[in-house]
Amino acid sequence: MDPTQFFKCLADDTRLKTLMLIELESELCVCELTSALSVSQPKISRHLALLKKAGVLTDRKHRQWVYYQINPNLPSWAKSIITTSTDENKEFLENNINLLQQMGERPERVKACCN
Amino acid sequence: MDPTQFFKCLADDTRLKTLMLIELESELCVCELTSALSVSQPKISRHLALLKKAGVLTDRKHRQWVYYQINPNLPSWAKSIITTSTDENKEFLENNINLLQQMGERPERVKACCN
DNA sequence: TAACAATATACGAAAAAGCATATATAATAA
DNA sequence: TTATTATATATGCTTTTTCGTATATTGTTA
Repeated sequence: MDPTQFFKCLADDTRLKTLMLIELESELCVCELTSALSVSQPKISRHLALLKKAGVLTDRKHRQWVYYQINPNLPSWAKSIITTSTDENKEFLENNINLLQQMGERPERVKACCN
Repeated sequence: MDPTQFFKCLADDTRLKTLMLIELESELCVCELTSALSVSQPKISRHLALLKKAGVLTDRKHRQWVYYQINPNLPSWAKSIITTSTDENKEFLENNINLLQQMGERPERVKACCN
């Protein structure tokens, strides 16, 4: 993981908040991110594709949803940067967490056992 | 310090290496960075001005040189991100550290007592 | 099968970032 | 004072990034 490329992934409001929300929630699907961030579906999809291509996120499909999570193989320094900035900037996400909680009809979480 | 703005500061090769080198050396002047990074003087100056404006670096002038250092008032999460990424990516800087050490006529370090 | 819902991708336009070159400023040396 | 060295800034150009809109794809439901 090239450090400059990694930081480019974090250097956009949509992408940074996406990563922080996923860090907090373990995983989120595209429609949940669309609600939490108040952005269009193609916009979030494009950013998710970029983060996946860079190796920062991985995805899994279940029924009609695609769930994204932090790549478990991310180098530990990169992982710890995401953790630190999330933990120490809660107010940065306050509004987005509210939007996520207010969202109706969130897809049921189906755990790994049922994939 | 806005998290997105902070990461934008790190999302460029010249700026990231500048910050890492300063982190390692405590402070560096413009001409040292020009040598270590093999970039033009206006280029490094522009990036330094940006980092200073964002509050990531501070400078002090002594004789004809301007020395830049990490802003001591940087929030601790931001400071720790610079530290972590520097410590865990030494190979990223290898070539630049060599260039710095090979540089002739580096200005004598004059400590705070003599400012 | 047809209609629908969730997600992904393509395309062109707009905005932002980065750069080289020329020039300005400020301190020092002659 | 003039010349020199270190650094900063302005300008115009090029490249990169971001985005809205339209459309494609895939799984689900009727």
